[in-house]
Amino acid sequence: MKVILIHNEDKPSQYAGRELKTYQEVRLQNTENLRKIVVDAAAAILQEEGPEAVTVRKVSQKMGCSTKIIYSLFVNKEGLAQQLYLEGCKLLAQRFEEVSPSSDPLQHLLDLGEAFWQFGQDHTSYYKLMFGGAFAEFKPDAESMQGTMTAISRLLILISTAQQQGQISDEEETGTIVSAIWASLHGVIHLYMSGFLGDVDAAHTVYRQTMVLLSQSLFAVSK
Amino acid sequence: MKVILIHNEDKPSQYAGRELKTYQEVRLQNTENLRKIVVDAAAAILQEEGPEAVTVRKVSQKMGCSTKIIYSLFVNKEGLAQQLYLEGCKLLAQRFEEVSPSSDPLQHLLDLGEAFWQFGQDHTSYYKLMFGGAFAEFKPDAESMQGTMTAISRLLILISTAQQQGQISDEEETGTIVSAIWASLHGVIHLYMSGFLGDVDAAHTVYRQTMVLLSQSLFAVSK
DNA sequence: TTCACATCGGAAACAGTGTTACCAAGATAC
DNA sequence: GTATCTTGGTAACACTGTTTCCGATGTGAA
Repeated sequence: MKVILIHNEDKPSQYAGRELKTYQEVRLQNTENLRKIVVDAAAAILQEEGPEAVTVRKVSQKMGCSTKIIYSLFVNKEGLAQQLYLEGCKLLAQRFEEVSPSSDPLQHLLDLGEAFWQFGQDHTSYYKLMFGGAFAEFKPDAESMQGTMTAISRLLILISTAQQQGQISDEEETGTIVSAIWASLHGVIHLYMSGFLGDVDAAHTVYRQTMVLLSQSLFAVSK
Repeated sequence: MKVILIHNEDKPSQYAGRELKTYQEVRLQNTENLRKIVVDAAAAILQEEGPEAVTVRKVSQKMGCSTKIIYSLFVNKEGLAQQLYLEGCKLLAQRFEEVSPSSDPLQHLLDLGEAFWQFGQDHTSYYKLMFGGAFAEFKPDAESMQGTMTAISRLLILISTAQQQGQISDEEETGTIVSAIWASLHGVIHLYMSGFLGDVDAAHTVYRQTMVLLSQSLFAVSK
């Protein structure tokens, strides 16, 4: 896929018609388009060849332009990585949305947990980029954290509701519990991806065991 | 620290005296000494400047020799990383050894968990090298897994004993439970080190919460 | 002791990486 | 139409892991 970059491709039509008028606005809009094209190209490489294959040269090569573009649009590689991170957040949120909420909050928790595992399996490259430290330099900024929180909001709501209804103790802060669940499940996925837990079946068993241990403890008060 | 490399430094004395006799044996012994010196130099850089500072050039520079040495002794950088991994295992095992076993297995579990957290805090560079994916290429081989198992053997023994004494359900395999605990605690540490859990106090709170959730569930049958 | 052989390690190069300086070409504004 | 200013491609820089080449050095036999 080669993309020919024409900065002012649709300038005439925009000048002719709508609300976009000033040069700055047009340039900004096209910059935004450009950013999207670059992110898409990077995302394609990420999914096809893995995180370590996402190099500035390779992305620009796929676009048919020089590396300068990426630095003009994203400051540095980390800036591009942040956009990919946000893309991953969308995919994760989408995966959570597909989980139909069970009337039983415990079952709902198990379903969300399983969805998180499946996300890791289906989008390994994204997972490694986001949480696996594939880009060692990458630290989530405010926007990234926002995207993360949006993605796992389903989990937050579930725990918060269960606390309000007395199914989970409200002695601990909701955020602390959510973080504990998230981190625990992440730990299994990360250790598996690092090669410490054997094959996928063994790892999945450990994962389910972790979910059971956590949920048993959380919902113990209701029994 | 400059190290002058003399391959046959102590050859005469060895020829004069003890059990080491053939050329091959002497060479092997000195190769072993050399390996140790290189690993020590790499470990020093690791602890002083972090995992990303451990480059082949830097290590050889610290030794005052060329990069060739490292490739002669360890095949490639990953080979050196494996040795550093085993060094980290020793430190971790040592940290676990310092935990005085409590008569209460639940307390013992909490103490071991806390020791694991402290290891991550005190030896952050080692932790990142071992479990943080600081060297993306690094996958544990058989020897590394052996070292890991030795390190966490205390945890294995604790769970196994508790199962035999009926304090923990023996429906699940011991290995699965140990992996679940290990992975969960690792997840909190890793997410914290990646910048997802805020400052150290917030992360430690999540860590303790995770330990409480897991241990509550594990020791629930005894109540 | 001397000479052929094997080994060992240092210098330099190779193929990558992220990043930046420079400069020509083009678009913008008057 | 011209002056200005932005834009992006080329080539370089400073790194990385790794390999190739070759001289020096140690080894074993005559």
